[in-house]
This record gives sequence, C-alpha cells and structure tokens, in this order.
Amino acid sequence: MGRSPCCEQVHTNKGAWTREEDDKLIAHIQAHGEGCWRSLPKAAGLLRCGKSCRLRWMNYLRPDLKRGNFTEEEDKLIVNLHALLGNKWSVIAARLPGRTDNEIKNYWNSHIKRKLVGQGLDPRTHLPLKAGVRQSSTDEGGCSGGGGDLDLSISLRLPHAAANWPTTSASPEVVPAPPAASCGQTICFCYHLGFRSDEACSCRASPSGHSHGHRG
DNA sequence: AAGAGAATCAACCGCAGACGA
DNA sequence: GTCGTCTGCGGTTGATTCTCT
Repeated sequence: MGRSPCCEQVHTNKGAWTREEDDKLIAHIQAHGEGCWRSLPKAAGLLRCGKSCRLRWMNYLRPDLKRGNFTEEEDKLIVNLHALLGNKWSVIAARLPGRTDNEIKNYWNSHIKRKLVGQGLDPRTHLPLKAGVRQSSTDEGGCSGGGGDLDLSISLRLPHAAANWPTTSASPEVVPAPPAASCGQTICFCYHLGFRSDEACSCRASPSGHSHGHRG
C-alpha cells in the first residue's frame, strides 16, 4: 500500500541497461517528452518499471549531462553546498549544471569524503575530527549549518565571501549577493543559491523570517 | 602474469511528500 | 478530510574496473 507496484512486477527487467533499451527510451522521450513515468515503459516498449526508466534517463541518457571528471571548482562547490545542506544531493545537483544527484552522491562518497577525512575533517559536520564533535552555540544560529572556523564552511560571514566563492562557468547561477541578503552580519548562503523555501536554509538567525527574502 | 583488494559507478530499494479522486 | 497513486529522493548494494603486490 502506498508503494508503487511497478517494481514488484515479475516480468520487468532489472540490472544493467542494454543499448537497445537505451535507444528505445531515448527515442520515446524525444518523441513524447518525459511525461508520465509509470506509463512510459509500456508506451516505449520497455520491460522496465517507470522508476528504472526515470533513473536511467536522469542519470545517464539526458542530453545535457556533462559527464567526465569534476573540476576543482565543482569540487569546492559540492563541499560548500554539502556544508550548508547536508545530503541534499538533488539540491546540490541543481546547482551543478550537467551533473546528477547520483553522480554527485557517488563522487562525494568516493572522493570528497575521503579527502576531508584525510584533512582531518568530519565529512558530516565539516568540523575537525580531533576538535570534538560539538559545535559552538554561535555556529548553531549561523547560516553555514556548522562551519566553525573552517575555510570550507561557506565563508559567508566575511565581506569578501563572494570573492572566495567559486563563480565559474560550473556554477552560472551563483551570483554575488545583494546587500540585503544577510542575516545580520551573516550572509545567508541560501540566497546566493536562489533557494525558495526555508527547507533548504538552516538560517535561524532571523526569527521574524528570512530577512534575505527567499524568492517565492 | 595473476590474484587480491580498493575504488568507482550504475542501478535498486524503500520511504516520504505531493497530488488527485 | 481521507485514501490511494505516483514521483522524486537518499541510502545502499553489487558488478565492473583499476591498482598494487
């Protein structure tokens, strides 16, 4: 109940996709658009569940996917976004054109996580491992979601934060913050990123609401 | 050259929220 | 307001590839 029955069907294929299946899926989506994933497999002549089709399209077949190695800028961006958002891979992916949540998630787990650990940082909190896991009370109200004094903790409290922020082609939507985009003296990173809901923002510095005004 | 272990990545699973009847 | 369905997300797994001994 409540769960999609599509994946429970016994006559659906599982495992790696074949070239033929890919071609069918691409052809169908090019002809009809993404539309309803549940009905897509049948319409496209695929013995797959809609979920599987969607995943394949989103993570592998989409024409706008970048693929290839992550750049240094993307790497920094992921670290910064993760410091702010945690494991919100889809939100992070939305800020990295051509990258998928799955790709970023894998990259995080295989590369960045290890790199942070190698630097003596907790990949979950982005705090130094040996410095204790408790973050200061001042940080809890901040926008970074636990930055401490780390360089990679968004660095939004400094006037020159925008200068530190990777504003490369890999993140075209990241724009310098307007003056109003601040929580007191602390610049809310969410505003930079264009988040519309409070969900993505851990900023609690402004009880009367987000002074930076989430758009939407 | 072969085997073992590590690393990488595609795909699956289950859950939660959104949406419509 | 409730229930059922669908979509999307995050965590996890397993197969494949790479690297080291």
